[in-house]
Amino acid sequence: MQNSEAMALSAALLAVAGELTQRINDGVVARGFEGMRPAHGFAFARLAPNGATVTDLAAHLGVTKQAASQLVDEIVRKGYAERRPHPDDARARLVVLTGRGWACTRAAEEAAADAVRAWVDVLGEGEVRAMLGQLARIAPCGPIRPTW
Amino acid sequence: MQNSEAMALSAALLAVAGELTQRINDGVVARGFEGMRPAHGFAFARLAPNGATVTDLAAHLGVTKQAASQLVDEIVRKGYAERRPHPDDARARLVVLTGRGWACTRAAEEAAADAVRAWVDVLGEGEVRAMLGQLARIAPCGPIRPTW
DNA sequence: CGAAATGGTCAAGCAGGTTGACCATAGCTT
DNA sequence: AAGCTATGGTCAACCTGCTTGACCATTTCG
Repeated sequence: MQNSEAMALSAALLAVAGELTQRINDGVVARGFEGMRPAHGFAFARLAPNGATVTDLAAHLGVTKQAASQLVDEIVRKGYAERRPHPDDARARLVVLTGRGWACTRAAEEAAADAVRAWVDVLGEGEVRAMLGQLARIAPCGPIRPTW
Repeated sequence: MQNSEAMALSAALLAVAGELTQRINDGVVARGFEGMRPAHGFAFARLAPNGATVTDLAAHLGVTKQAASQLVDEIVRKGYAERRPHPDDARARLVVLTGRGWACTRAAEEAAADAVRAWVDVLGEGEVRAMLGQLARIAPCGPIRPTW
């Protein structure tokens, strides 16, 4: 495979990823969750199952724990999450989503589904599902790094 | 297609895009082009063919022209580009890549090819090429927005 | 028990972006 | 040709998100 093809693939992938991010965020905001940024969505993805500590979150986002702590301050102040004492470790604090945080997460899922539906209209459901399979096999396990 | 599938697809796509960005940038730096950030790569992609004005670049990157001008200052200072008078418009200045700028662009292509090769090892060339075709059909035409 | 490691926060600084103001040149309308 | 408006570009001030560095509380291990 030629360098130019690799570059074309990279450009297309990054363009699609950028637009997807934009669409999800726009969709979330349009559903009434103002002041949300894409980084919040990545945080929610980590918090959603069972909550997480600030340090966990920092590792997941690929930033310092101070930055993660600031981000938690923000989503707590806006009512999307709260800090609870950690059941097993008196040093740590477990950050969990509030009801509003869950609602926002569902809004993000809906927005993502809308964006994907647009792809299904162009490619058909089979190809989109195939793409999911392919991407899942090459997706890294490490931290989600929105670093660009 | 369910919301959860759409979310999984989105997460995989963003994870792959994030890692690709990281790998390309690391590869560029490893090839001797220090101090480069992913945003520079997006700028080079626009400058490469025939140069561009600061305003063009700003539209392409989705930032203000002041921000684009600062970025041009930086790549000029580092020797990757230069500002030349615009042939048709005395107000405008055409930003073009220098030899070093072209070398950096080629390094980025090589790094991208390395990253794609890793995918070919997992998926096979056919599926990677199929992915290119699919992505090309859903890629937006608007500005590349690394906004997240 | 005491030393080192870990979870978390506070404070200061930096980097990259934004808004606002401004100048020079183009282009259009008379 | 004259004048108004639009466009390309830069300078300056500010804002936001993240980093580094210092520090305290608690846990873990020798």
